[in-house]
Amino acid sequence: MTKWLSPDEQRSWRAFIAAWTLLNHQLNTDLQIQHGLTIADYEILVRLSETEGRRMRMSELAEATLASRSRLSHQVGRMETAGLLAREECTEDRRGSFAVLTDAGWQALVAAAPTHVTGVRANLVDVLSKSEFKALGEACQKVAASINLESS
Amino acid sequence: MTKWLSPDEQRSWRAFIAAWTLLNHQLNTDLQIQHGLTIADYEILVRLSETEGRRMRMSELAEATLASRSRLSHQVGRMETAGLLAREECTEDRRGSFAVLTDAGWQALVAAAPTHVTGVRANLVDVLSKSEFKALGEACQKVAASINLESS
DNA sequence: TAAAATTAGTTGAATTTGGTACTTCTATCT
DNA sequence: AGATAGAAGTACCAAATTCAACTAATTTTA
Repeated sequence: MTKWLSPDEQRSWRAFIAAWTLLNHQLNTDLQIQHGLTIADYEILVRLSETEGRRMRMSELAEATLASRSRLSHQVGRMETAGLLAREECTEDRRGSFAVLTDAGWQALVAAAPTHVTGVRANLVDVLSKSEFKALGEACQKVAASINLESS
Repeated sequence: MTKWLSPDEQRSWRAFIAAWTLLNHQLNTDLQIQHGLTIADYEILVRLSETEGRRMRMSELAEATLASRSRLSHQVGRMETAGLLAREECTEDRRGSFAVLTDAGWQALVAAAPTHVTGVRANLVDVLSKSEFKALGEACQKVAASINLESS
């Protein structure tokens, strides 16, 4: 027998959906309008910028950004066309390839980062008290970790 | 000058993204495999089922599900083709139209609801303590409310 | 009341995404 | 070594989403 959600649980669940959807949409349009980037683009730029040599294997990058391999492949292709990224083949494992940040990609990230971070603060971090935000983060870590465990 | 995110804030923010992305993906594939529905389908069925006469104006429905008008229009079109919904014209405002739940749509919802709710419990509600989940909900309500205010 | 502005909703083309099959290379097993 | 299984990526195709333009009805305003 299914145990249904109580009205309170229902409300919390819908709030979660709404918060994510609205926030994502907001941040995305900010980036899009001001810098011509999507959030997906931005996250890839960020991940690459954090690594040694500003490069990552495709599958690492897919995992880091929670994207399917297929999607990442398309995405990197587009960003390559846009000049933000380059592909490099991997010599140790000749099946593999790297996505590498170009100078233009780095510039784009540097330009876009303030917009993005400001948006995250204005619409998420600063809307909550320190402890509320911390609680949100901890709950989300549990949820994400639990789903990850399950699927492995 | 941009105030960057601290490592802790960064972690919380990424956890939020991860939790939502993984959860959504999980719930979506469950529904898809077991009932041939997407989450978007499901949410529309739910919203309609909650109203008097199981019908809603397109724009109400778009707002409730946080979808663009265009997207909703396509979506309803697909669901109409699938027999889950019907469109009815609105006599008070002849520009408008209603999306109405069909019997088949209702049946589909009844069949899918246990799958969905079980998934939400297993991957979200039951992973957290009561107070953690409550805190998550409240934080999200604040965030969603704040973004909604801004845009009006 | 005629014209202009707004609102509801749809449409079609272009973009993005997701699933799966495939190619190529690496690792394992006997 | 040869055969087989598995992994990395891409390519292709179908489905979903966005964007902009459009129709039609309503509301505003002058």
